[in-house]
Amino acid sequence: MERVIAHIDIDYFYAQVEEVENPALRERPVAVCVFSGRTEDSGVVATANYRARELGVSSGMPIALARRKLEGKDPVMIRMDHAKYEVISERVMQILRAEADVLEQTGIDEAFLDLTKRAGSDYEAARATAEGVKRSVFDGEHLTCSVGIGRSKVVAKLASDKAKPGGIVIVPPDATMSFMKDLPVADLYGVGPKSSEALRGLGIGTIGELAACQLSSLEKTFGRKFAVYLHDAANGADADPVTENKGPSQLMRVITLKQNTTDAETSMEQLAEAVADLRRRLQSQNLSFRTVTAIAILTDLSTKTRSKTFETPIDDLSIVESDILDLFEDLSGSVDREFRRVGIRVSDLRSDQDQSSLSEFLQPAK
DNA sequence: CCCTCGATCAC
DNA sequence: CCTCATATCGAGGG
Repeated sequence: MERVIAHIDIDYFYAQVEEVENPALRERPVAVCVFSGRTEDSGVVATANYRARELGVSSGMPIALARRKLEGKDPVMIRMDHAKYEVISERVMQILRAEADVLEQTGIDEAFLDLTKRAGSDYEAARATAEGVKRSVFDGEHLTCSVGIGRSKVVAKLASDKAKPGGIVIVPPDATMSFMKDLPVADLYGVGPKSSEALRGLGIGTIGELAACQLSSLEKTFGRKFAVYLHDAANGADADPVTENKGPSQLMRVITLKQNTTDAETSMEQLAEAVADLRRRLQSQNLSFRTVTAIAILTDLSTKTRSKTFETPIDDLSIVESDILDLFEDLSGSVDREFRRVGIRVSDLRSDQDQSSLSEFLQPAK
């Protein structure tokens, strides 16, 4: 059965949320920023509205640079408020869930919807659904979004990209190749700077060229698994299903140090809040972990890690704080540069079943 | 098979 | 001037 997959992406999400909250911002360039706290303006832009984008501001740009570009343009630099966006995201996902056979959230502001059943594999019916989705998100949250529809996740995502901002792009199965063939390989999900460069080395610049390439000639450069993915993706034939989200398999927090250092104690002190936060998140989601990792991002922005795996799952992060200190000390001794940022990761997560209530369930108290 | 680590991607 | 979080892969060592 021909699948009908939609990808929904809320337009410039964080900045649009701020606009909805304060409509006067719509007339001005807005950049939602992650201030790292190192100096007044250190940090990056997370999202900018289109007015700011027209002036050259983009995601990931240093705040100081964005400020220069917006000088004299009545700019608004807003501190990112993740908790606020999370609440709104959840409400949007709730709205989307009602429109899909299966929903897979892939970011705070985007999701895949499998529409195969409700559209009966009919791409005209899918158009009606797409319009309905946009209307319900706008009616419910006053947010605009972009929708792409295609026969696979890769095609749907590509289509929503082309629909931005605020549009709908539908790619019926038989139009897949004509839609994709002239697009640069870098537009494909999963193909970043490194892979594009490697493909360019093979004389492959467009998705059409990639689609025409022998699988075997990709394997040498990319390994079996990624080669198969590239080949399928470029042919609009990736079979990856839309699946409901499962719980996370890792949680992490990274902070930027006030000053560069190699000192483990200093790192731990400044990580205290992050550790407490991770601890809360583990507790609230009822999760245990088996592996804890100390992360150091050095002054050259390279990453070094040291990890430790425990025999039995740990349900309280504070129990292993001394182990974390040890890991940072190990890192200190093994690097020749200072740390710029540090972080903690817990992985190999599992939800710890509440033993008491389980036994009560199996053997009710008399 | 398990563990560790770095790389890559993309949010 | 350079944030933060997640998933996945492959290599290398046991």
